[in-house]
Amino acid sequence: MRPVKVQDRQLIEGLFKVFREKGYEGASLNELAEGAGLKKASLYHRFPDGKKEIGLAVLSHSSEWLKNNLYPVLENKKISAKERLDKGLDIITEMYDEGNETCILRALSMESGMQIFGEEIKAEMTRWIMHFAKLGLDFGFNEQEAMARAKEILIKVQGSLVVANAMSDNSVFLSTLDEIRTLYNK
Amino acid sequence: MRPVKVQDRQLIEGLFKVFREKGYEGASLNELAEGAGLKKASLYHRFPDGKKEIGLAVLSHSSEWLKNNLYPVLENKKISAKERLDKGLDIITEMYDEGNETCILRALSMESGMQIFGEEIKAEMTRWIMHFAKLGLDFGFNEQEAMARAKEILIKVQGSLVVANAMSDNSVFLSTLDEIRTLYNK
DNA sequence: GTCTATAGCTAGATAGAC
DNA sequence: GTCTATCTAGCTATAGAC
Repeated sequence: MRPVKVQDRQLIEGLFKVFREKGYEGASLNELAEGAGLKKASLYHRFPDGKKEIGLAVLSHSSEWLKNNLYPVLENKKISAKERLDKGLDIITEMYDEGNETCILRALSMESGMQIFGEEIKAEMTRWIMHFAKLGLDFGFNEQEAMARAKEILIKVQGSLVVANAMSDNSVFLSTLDEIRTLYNK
Repeated sequence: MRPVKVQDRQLIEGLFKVFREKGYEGASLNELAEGAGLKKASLYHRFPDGKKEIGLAVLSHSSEWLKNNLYPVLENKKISAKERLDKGLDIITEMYDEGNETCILRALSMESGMQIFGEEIKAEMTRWIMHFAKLGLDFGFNEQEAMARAKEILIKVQGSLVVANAMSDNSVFLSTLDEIRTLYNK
């Protein structure tokens, strides 16, 4: 057994970047291998089921990241709801490199990607909404209002990323997040 | 010269549907040909430059459609600004089949698509924003406010489509459009 | 203008040496 | 565990008959 050339974490982060940038169909195994710092055949050793398994691993990694980095901040009862929202939006801002990067869920959510990852993508969006809805309750909204506002945040983040990416103008993303903050200051 | 088997309009609409559903990389020429009702080689007769040219034709067709169907409604000075907004949102609702379909601009806007269609996609979003911004002026907003609200509409349409498509729940789209209407009723 | 047939290539995926 | 070399299938694109 040779020593691993690229550690799991570094490996998955390289793969993540390729999928996020190119989408599922757009990312070739050679590009994925290059992004990972390995040869194609070595990727198959790490992920015997190939491209699908790599995609699932990347989504799973993203899910873990949100679970460990974003969601806990939204639930940290030591600080006020407003502070939790602010810190959460800070993390989201950094996560998408201030609107210059796109979202992996969207990158993998065209037709063929949806057939493979549909459940995972839906589940992650559901979790995202539920966590923001819980935060909404702490803002004093009733359940219905909290859900509506949580969905609105996801919609605005995704929509502003679409527009910012397409127009190469990340100010669209930044000002949208600022506007979300303002909405919760009333 | 044989008679054309499929008229231009029908042809382009078949191609449009395939690109919208599968994305640029995800749509193969065989699938495009099937969607168009022609064989692959016949597609090359109509579009000598191949896939790129087909994509550009599809985008151009979409652009024409908006120019003829959505934008005039937003500018129809015979009816009130509020009525124009309502009718415009009705058209948008139908255009995306109540949130069950995705947007061609988004479908073609991943990495490889952006390299080919980046200018066209950006230009169409800019036109969209400008038309809604002009409508905003008629609502009595100043230029800055009108621009901000126009961008917000595009962001909400795109974002709610992303979420509705990914979660297979078009109510997200419908309620977002309803919310836009409400915002302009104050 | 449309078609069948096929070229030329690159995709995803494997075999087997080290 | 990683690599080079290779397989097969599918891709974009073209040639040429009708």
